[in-house]
Amino acid sequence: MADYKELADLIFPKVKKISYYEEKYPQRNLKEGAIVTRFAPSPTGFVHIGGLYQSLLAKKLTEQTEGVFFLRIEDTDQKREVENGIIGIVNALRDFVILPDEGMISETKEKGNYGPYKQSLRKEIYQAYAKYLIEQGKAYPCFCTPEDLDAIRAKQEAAKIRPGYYGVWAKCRNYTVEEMIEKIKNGESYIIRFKSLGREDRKIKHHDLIKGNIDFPENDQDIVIIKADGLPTYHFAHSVDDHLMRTTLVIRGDEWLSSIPLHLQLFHELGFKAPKYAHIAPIMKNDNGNKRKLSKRKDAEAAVSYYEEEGIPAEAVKEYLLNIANSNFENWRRANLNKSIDEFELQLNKMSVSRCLIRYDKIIRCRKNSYIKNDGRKSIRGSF
RNA sequence: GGCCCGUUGGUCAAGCGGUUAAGACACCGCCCUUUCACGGCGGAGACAUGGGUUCGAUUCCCGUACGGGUCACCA
Repeated sequence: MADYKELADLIFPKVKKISYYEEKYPQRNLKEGAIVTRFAPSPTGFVHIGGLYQSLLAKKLTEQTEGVFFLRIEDTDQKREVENGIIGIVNALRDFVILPDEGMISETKEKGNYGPYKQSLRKEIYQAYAKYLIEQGKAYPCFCTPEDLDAIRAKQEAAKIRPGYYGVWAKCRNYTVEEMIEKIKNGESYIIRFKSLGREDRKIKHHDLIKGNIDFPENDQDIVIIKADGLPTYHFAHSVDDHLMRTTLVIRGDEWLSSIPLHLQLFHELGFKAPKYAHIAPIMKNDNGNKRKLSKRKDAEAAVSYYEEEGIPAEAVKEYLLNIANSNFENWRRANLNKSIDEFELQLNKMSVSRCLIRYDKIIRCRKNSYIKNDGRKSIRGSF
């Protein structure tokens, strides 16, 4: 009688035991309350103002608590990757003086003891953890083809029921270990799915540092954790990386909020302590009276490079961003005209839960302030 | 459609059970200034909506409307 161990060894014969990684990346020895957080972009194009916003918040929070801010490159989707994507990100952070303590420092180089900081270089680490899940029967190979998945979806839509790979629809989870092994030996292609024990009719509680308390139904989807190319999906990479890199706080856009049940479940089933989360409202743009997210394609001002081209100094952009983050920054600035923004204390619980519109006149105001701070109340003509 | 989030003046926003509902930018008027994306004074302008709970709701609860997010071998 074959068991999960045999299946796991067949799928990932060469990977290390997870204990190796647990020892290699020990708990960080930081002072009480120190925040470890990161900026984790995909190298898919120019750096978005929203990404800069996130890194600014992350950087300030780690400075305030004597923690660690690192840069991790999430390049698990080779299809979307662009050339020189990493260096663009590194340079943007350098231009805005939001310097990571660890992580990528060029297209190929990095610093820090918790690397590699580029996900495509961590393949065997993810596989080690996927193997660990398979050994416990918490993950399994799925042999469904894209066509099978389309067919399932079509049926679900026709029946007007919730789409996805779960419960009775997750047919590959019901194969016996022998059947799975046989299929693999026959050369059938497969991916690895997480086997969810969650139930949609039960609730989980989440306390978000920005959004507050939110209840969600449990996750019951058997999501893909390792794709056909052997790389992990975002969800799996997030749990493995933020655990091994000893992240204590995840700051990300609120479009991720709905995957909280999954992420919390993944951390739990892997035996990890989940980090705290702060889901920030993205910066919006007024488009004919409607609010919409700043788009990489349509809006020049979405790119951080735009501001320099317009003659707006990095310092002013940061002032504006801080203004959006904590509305009391405005009063602080007025009372402390000559101080550096480094001295302002950012508070996550003062961040707005709803989305705000980007305002050029306000950015310009910040430009003026940053000028005044440096040169006193003089004429600003010809300054820029 | 299911799940989740949001809605205070034009915009960004304080307030979170009893307030004349702050402030900032924009706007209007006046003053200052030979010019400035400067400064000063004043002005107009808001709690999406219907029900509760309460002595009293912008604040708490439920519904409605509107906006947004998410339901991929993308992140």
